[in-house]
Amino acid sequence: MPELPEVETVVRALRQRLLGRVITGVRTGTARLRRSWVEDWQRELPVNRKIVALRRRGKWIIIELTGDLALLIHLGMTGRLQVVPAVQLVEAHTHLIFLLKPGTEELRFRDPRRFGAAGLIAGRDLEKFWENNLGPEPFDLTGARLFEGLRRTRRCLKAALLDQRLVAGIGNIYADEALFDAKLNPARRGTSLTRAEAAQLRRSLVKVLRRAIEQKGSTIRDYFYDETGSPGEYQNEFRVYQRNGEPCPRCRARIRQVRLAGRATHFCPRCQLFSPR
DNA sequence: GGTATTCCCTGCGGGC
DNA sequence: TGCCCGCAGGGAATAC
Repeated sequence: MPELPEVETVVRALRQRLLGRVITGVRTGTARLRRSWVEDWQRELPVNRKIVALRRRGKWIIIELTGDLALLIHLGMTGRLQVVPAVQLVEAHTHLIFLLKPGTEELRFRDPRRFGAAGLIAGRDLEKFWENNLGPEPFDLTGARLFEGLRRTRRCLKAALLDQRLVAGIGNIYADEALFDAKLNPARRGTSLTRAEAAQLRRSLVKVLRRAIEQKGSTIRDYFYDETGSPGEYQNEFRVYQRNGEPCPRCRARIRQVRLAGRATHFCPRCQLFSPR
């Protein structure tokens, strides 16, 4: 569930607490993350590397270390990355614990559903990794590029937006919210969009994501809390997501929920009219 | 090669 | 009260 705004929120908070500190060791939990390409963390993570940068790319968190090494973390659906006192009880489903100096704190990665990922990569290989796995950031995406990407696929808009190679960082919530904002039906084929509609979709993506970042992301059930343990606020501004049966905030028609691309999809059947060319 | 579907995984809520 | 079942979803694997 953590999508671009939630990951950005985590990175901003962690940056203040991690920059300049040194990772002096690592401990692992018993259950393996399903998507981790590191076999033996104790052996593969060199100790005493300083954290020199923290940033986000799509839904990935990048912790850059001295010596051209980066720690990559994906929160999956229930992943949580927190700096806590070393004496604090280690919760169940904690997969990785990084020991930090100076101080007596640890960076812990917990992920009950294990949809997350963690690994190490040489800094010089990062760009190749992004090229193979991710499209542009929504804020760098142009309407023209989105149009070109969509016109090449017969998939519906919902499925296309969830494809991280088309645009990075979008998940189920923000795909629904952006399509509503752009007045586009999620079931429409990518090939059916006009240039103007693609440009509007890009503007809506940026608008929705910027606002969600301002609100420190969305917290549904207890899937996401920021690094300090506080929930996001954007769920209070959802216009269609999880509002099945409620009146559309634009036209008062009832919001509908269908299943598209294997995901619950929410839209207004009146103002997101299915109207391909 | 492109697209659709299934599966992984755990906690929660609803129904009985 | 306690048990069972369905649902949630990111991305890889599999099927078509």
